[in-house]
Amino acid sequence: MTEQTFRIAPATVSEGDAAGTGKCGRCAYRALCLPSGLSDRDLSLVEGAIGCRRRLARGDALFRAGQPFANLFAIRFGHVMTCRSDQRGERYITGFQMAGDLLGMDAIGNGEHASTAIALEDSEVCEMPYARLQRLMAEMPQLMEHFHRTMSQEILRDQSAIRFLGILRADERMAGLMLNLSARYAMRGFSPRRFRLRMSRDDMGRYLGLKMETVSRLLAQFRDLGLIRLDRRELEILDMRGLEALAAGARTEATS
Amino acid sequence: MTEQTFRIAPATVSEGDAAGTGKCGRCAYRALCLPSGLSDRDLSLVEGAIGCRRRLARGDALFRAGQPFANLFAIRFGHVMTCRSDQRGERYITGFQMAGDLLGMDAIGNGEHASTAIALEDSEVCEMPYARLQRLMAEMPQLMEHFHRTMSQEILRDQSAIRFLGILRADERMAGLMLNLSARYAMRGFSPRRFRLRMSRDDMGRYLGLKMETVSRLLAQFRDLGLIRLDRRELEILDMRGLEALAAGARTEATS
DNA sequence: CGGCTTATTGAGTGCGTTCAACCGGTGTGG
DNA sequence: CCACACCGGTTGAACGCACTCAATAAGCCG
Repeated sequence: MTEQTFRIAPATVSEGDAAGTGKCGRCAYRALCLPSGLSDRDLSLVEGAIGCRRRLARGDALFRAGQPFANLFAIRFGHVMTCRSDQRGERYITGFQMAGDLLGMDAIGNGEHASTAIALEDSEVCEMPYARLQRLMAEMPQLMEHFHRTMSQEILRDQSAIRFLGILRADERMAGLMLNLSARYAMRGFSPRRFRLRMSRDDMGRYLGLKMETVSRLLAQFRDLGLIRLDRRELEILDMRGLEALAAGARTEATS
Repeated sequence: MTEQTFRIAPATVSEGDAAGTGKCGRCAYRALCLPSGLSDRDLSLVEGAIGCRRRLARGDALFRAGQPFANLFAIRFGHVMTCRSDQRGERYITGFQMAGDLLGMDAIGNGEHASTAIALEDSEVCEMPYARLQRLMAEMPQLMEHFHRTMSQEILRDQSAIRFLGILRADERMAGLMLNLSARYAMRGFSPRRFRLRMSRDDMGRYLGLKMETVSRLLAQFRDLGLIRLDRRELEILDMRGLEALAAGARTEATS
């Protein structure tokens, strides 16, 4: 999850915009869901295939592991996380999603959702019936190609997570997460230096393969090193270079 | 990578069979690459889209990270592993592939291969030009659907790896790998109890997020517990239940 | 044979965990 | 209104798992 190379126009949009308009053609995150250079006719075809929008309150489940798969979802605004539990009931988090991100692709393979998607705050999603999407893709090769790319990028993201967990130290993982979120906010036109952590320390830990206590200690350490300022969940990155150096493997003497 | 739920007919094939025939219709691993219930006409269309076959000697690279993406590959026989390196040059292995497995899907997103595929022994693959495949999918919804499922399963596999690395102890990961290989050989009609480990201890370590020394110690421990018999790379599983118990979290007193 | 790669085993260290106490904000009921 | 509990988070002390460093062994190939 280190890099996320969606090429979205660096729009400076407020959260309200994306939700309000109702048509894909005007959606700020169109570049994520749809291929570029779609004709007006194709665009309206796609709009016709999109189902209803769904609002989620904080804590609501968009779908749960084991439920039959029918729809893909695109986040219009808000934040969602996807998590899974193994046999023992041990929970782990496979990703944090924000506006423009797609959800549900891991369910196509077996026809049922493998993970549970929980809203981290009040959010809204586009519901896209997969069957309809499929029919559309057969007619619109561009759309099919775009969809394949999106799935492939999901694979890349998961493989990056494997690197995270497999070979990085705890502080490198933590720095990597901060930078990942920062970059994704930047791509969406928000500040890469100041943002709110929507997830709990425990959620971060379950994502990074660390215990909550370790997450807390690392954040305190980053604060003491002057890398970040942190008030509850409000984060400000003070030394981006320093964080990058840390994520790249520099030891504690990393002030760049 | 715990579960791998390809539903392949439990054919009892020798390795020679798959390679010899030359037509998809007769390939023992057809159920992996192609949707079931394809008409003869569709089948020959698919066969026409498949490019040449390529032989790999042990150690050869099928493709390397950074190379432009053009083809997907299906393994006809042999074993391949996919690995990546991060900025520092730290290598990690994202998967071990065997006959019937598909390679290259992580390259669709960015148009270039993200990982390097190395043959672990002399192998042969089908080269499938992605562009042709795409055109075919537009005409054959079944094929498209099958392809989506395959990609989705790759996502599931990677997410299982995240669990592996994120929340499992070293011995649980090791046991999980043994069982994963075992199950995959069983699906292909080979013995689930006796098989050859095609990869080095170091490769296993880079896959499991462990050091080679740890892998070696764990294998010795499994041997001493009577779970396996091991002669160089020849593995025999003596106590499947015990291994499963270990993978499920039982502590050392796991003899089931 | 010597030189190489791959694997095994030992001893000691350190990172992240575990267990536990404590803190601060928020909500709730008396 | 305060007392209380509760949840999320912080911090401390000690433990243990997997790593590091290092020596040795076992195949393999020239």
